[in-house]
Amino acid sequence: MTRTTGTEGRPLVPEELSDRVDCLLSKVAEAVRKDTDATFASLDIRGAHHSVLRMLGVCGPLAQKDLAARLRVDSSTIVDLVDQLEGRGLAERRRDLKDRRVYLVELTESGQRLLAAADERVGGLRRDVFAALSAAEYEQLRGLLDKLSTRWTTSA
Amino acid sequence: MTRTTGTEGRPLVPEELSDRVDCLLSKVAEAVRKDTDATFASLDIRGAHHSVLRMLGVCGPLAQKDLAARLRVDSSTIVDLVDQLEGRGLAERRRDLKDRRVYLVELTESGQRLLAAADERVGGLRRDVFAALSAAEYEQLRGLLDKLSTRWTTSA
DNA sequence: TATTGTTATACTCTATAACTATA
DNA sequence: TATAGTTATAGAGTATAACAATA
Repeated sequence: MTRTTGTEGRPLVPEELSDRVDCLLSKVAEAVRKDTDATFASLDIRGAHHSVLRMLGVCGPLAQKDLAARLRVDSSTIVDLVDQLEGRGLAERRRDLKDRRVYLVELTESGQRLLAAADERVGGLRRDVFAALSAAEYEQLRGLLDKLSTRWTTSA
Repeated sequence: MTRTTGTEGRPLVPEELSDRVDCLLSKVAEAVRKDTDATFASLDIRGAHHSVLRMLGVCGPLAQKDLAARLRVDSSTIVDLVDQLEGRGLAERRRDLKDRRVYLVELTESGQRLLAAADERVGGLRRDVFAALSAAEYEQLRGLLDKLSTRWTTSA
């Protein structure tokens, strides 16, 4: 006798929780994050690293505090990420001569090359991970999430 | 001289990463999860606990493995949640007489009452956390996430 | 004093591997 | 051998608090 496993109910979030959109949101977000990390994996970085590389590439040398504020993460989170990038020679810390408490972080040439390579894969995310959505639906999703996000947007 | 912090750029995800919808998705999902936990906090449970209570309330006594499969989480994740619910007298484990490897988990009367109280707060989530979205937009979001989720849906 | 960066800690979510009791 | 449950560990995300160096 085979016990019923309950696995046949296929939706990512079970019908019993269909009124809990937060569940659907977190399950989808987690799955997307993993696929995103997989997209960058052959470059030996994760999505979070690409975010840092991109920010440094666009906004030039930044203090870690600025980097954290711009990426909307805690300063302590940045330390590990920059450690990892620096360990691989993709970014460098150097003292700010005007304020020696500050470490300015900037991309190395190697980091700039990796950023360019990583940027090329972003299109793949749209194509593969979000393949189920048409262009219009994709923009709809972005718009809805953006609208929703105003609730937690820094007002200062 | 005041250093530029970069905090004035208010969107939850910075413009430099506007092509990374996965970032927006995970930031929003995390924020929603916290607000959801806050919604249930006065009942001294988190959203995850409500999910378990609901599943037990709707599907009756379940083996932990079934519970895990239905909630789409790992069996090891269930252990802690059931431990916590059992510790508060909201659920009980009892041996399955037909297969003594199995613990059947079921709600206590206290658990049923708490489930009812928690269910009443779900509407508040829709009203408060998703306040920025109209009814139509809310359903649109649900539909888009659902469409997207088919990518990771268990096909077996 | 206040700020930058660092470290340690903690708490969420997730899952894998190894162990036990049982089948 | 295979399965149910448990435990330990680990990796992703988040953040807070304390500390050294510097302003």
